[in-house]
Amino acid sequence: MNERSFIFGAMSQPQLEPTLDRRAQILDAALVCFAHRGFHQTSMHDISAEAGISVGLIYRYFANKEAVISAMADRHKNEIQEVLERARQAPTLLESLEILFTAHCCENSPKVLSAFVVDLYAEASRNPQVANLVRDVLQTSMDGVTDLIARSPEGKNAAGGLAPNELSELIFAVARGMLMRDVLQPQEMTEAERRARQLEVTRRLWRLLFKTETEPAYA
Amino acid sequence: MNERSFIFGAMSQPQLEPTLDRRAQILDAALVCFAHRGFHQTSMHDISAEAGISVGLIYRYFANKEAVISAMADRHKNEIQEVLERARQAPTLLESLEILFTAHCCENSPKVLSAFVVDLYAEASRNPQVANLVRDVLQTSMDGVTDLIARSPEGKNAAGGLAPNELSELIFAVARGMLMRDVLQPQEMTEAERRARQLEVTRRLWRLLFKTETEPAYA
Amino acid sequence: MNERSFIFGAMSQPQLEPTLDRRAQILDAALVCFAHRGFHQTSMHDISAEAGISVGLIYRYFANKEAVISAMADRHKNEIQEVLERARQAPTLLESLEILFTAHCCENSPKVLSAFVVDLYAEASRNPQVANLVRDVLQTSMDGVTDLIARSPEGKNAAGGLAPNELSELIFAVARGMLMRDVLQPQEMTEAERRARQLEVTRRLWRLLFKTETEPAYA
Amino acid sequence: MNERSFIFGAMSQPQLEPTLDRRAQILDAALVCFAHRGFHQTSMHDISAEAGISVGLIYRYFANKEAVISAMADRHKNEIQEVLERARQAPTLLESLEILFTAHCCENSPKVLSAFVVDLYAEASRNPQVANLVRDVLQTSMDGVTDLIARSPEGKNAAGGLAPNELSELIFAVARGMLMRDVLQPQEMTEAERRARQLEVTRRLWRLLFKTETEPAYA
DNA sequence: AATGAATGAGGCTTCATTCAT
DNA sequence: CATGAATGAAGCCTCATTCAT
Repeated sequence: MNERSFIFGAMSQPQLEPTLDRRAQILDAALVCFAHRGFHQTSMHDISAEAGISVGLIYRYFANKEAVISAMADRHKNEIQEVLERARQAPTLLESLEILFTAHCCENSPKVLSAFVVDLYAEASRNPQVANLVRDVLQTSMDGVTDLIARSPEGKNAAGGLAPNELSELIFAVARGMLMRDVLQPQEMTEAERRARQLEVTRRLWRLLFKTETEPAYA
Repeated sequence: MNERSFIFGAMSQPQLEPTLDRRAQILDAALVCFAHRGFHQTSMHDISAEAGISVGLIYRYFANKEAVISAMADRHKNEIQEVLERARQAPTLLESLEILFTAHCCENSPKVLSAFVVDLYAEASRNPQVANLVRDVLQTSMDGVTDLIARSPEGKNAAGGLAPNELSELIFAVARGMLMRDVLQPQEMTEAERRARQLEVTRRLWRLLFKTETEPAYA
Repeated sequence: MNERSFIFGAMSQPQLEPTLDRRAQILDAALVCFAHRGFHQTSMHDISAEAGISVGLIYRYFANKEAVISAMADRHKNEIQEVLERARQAPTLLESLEILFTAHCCENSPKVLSAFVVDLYAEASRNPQVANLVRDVLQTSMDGVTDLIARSPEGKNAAGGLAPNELSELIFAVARGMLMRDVLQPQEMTEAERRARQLEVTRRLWRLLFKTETEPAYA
Repeated sequence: MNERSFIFGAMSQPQLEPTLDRRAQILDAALVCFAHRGFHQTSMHDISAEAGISVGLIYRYFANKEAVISAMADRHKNEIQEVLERARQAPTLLESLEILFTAHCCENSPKVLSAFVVDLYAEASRNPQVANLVRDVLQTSMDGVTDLIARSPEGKNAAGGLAPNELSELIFAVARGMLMRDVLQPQEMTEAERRARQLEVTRRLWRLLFKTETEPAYA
């Protein structure tokens, strides 16, 4: 009921865009809170304070707290798919893997935070809706990587005679396992250090899986 | 140490045990609740109801809810160490790994449940006390496995030229990653099915890490 | 179940005395707790711990917590009457007043503690039974002092032409007022300092009330 | 300071006041409850019911129950200072004392209730923060009365050769003592009766302290 | 006589959600 | 669109009291 809504009241586009912005703003704030405190210890007030808006406003964009969590899971899905897309466009398989393994610690705006992801899995274990979402992300990603492997030259002749989908499964298990370990790291660790460690493991894994003994290992 | 305990000396053990039993009973109930609902959505009433006792009684054995969580983490630590001990006594490295990878889904009394462990890591990301405990468990376990590998014949000549501690790190990453995936599985999956899948991954990993190309792979 | 009750178990007098001892023991403990924490912030457990007995045992001697408070009030009444008796036997009026004004801070075993008395009045304002008791103590005491004044030489010719009962009323008002102030004193103040201050006020009051201007003031 | 407050500038006061009103409303309700039941037997529900609001709302204005008690003590301080101010403006010393001695029983809106004040002292004996507040009120008030006495004609030549601060100390002791006695009075006593009794004691005290023998006592 | 484990009602506090403005 | 005051259910925890031993 302020002048803004009076002036632009009839126009459709400004109504849509701010809505998306607001949702994003709220989700950004929620992510920070969720990563710091976990889903169920984060209050709606925490989120509103972090977003710099009022509590009531959140309810204009989300039906309830549950919906915020679901939306977060959904957005996480999209972000994982963006990472996958970038991985897909990398020139070599190793570089693809590097992108996948460092996605959660090296983004400019870190929208994939390990503590959040671990919480997401914990939530998935009781919330079937979240479970479906996470399972879906995982399956899509694994299929994508399976495909990457199948297309890459190294993938044809992998160690242990493993098929691309088996390799993909292993790679994702390691990625999840590293992420899980990440939450144990002291906060003092810098982004650069986290990234370095992730890269090291990635290369070690790559060497293991795709550098057959007959070829000399340069890396 | 008064005459009563002298006279009823033989009954003194039941005097001591009930306290330990109660704690165990409460922790058993808490584990069920925590695995189903997560730490922070489990109410003290939930635990007391699951244990079949009153709420107040929990507070005779634990200072507060936080203390129940810590005690759970502590008990988890001991149970992991028992698993590690069993793994250490297995005749071959492969069997050791099988024990490690199936500990959480195949126990007679399932005290290590994947949902609980994921929640434990989530909690560790915000509760330094829990983080220390979990880190400690992890380090001890990894050191144990590093040792196992170093002693085993396969360990000397592992794939990728990886050192025992690097192999151990990879193995535990995969184990954590599989556990994390486990929470996404539908509840309908039987213990046997979970176990089968874990064993399959274990063998695949073992083959990959320890079956060098020069030897023919039978498994 | 100790040897004493075993040996004297059948004898009637030891059965009675321990009961009185127990009650006294419990009330002693209760006083300490009440003075430190107040009636309603003191738990039965606090009392039992201070008395070095079990919680259940208190209920063998007192119907409930309320009964402990009432018994405390009742014992307070008796102790005040003992103080009054001692005051009555003092050689001079001044010494009588000194006994009255220092009763709460100078006992060997301090059974009349200012914080407890203030709490007792607070309780009296809502518990009619306690109010009756306290009123009764007060009336008896004031009557006693009125009598003391009437008998003493100074009392005949008091300042302001006040009657003995009016003087007594004033004296008790001052005594209560000083006691009330006492609870504000820092804990660091020693018994000796408290006593000294009380004596100073007592003498000042005595001089005021009973030293008429025509006589020279020696004290 | 946003445009809204610019546009509705005239309505900004009602925005501020409600908060103050709420606090006052809650404190008013708390006073009634505290006077009836004491601090620690008054539940937050009692206060909310007395105030006609929900329990949760209290927590928007006070951090916790302790904060309500502290705020009550603080408001008491201010009210005592207002009483002192009125006493200071009275034409004679006797009238000043009458105001001081009847403040707690004769107000139109009785915000200084004897039971509450006794509870406040009881609380002060254990809560250092409250103790400081009460001590502060007392000291300020006593200093004010010392000053009043020093300025008044009667004060120069008081009975017993007492200095103004000694007289003030005595006066406040009596006032506290009378207040303490007040809680013993049956509820049936009317305000007028309480007032009459307080006035009688005040005059008696005044006559005693300030009517020297040489002058004829008219009052 | 004595213990202390056990109960469960009740108190304090938080927080998701609503709604008047 | 936006605020934040208001609600009340629910969670954590304490404690008076009971009772089997």
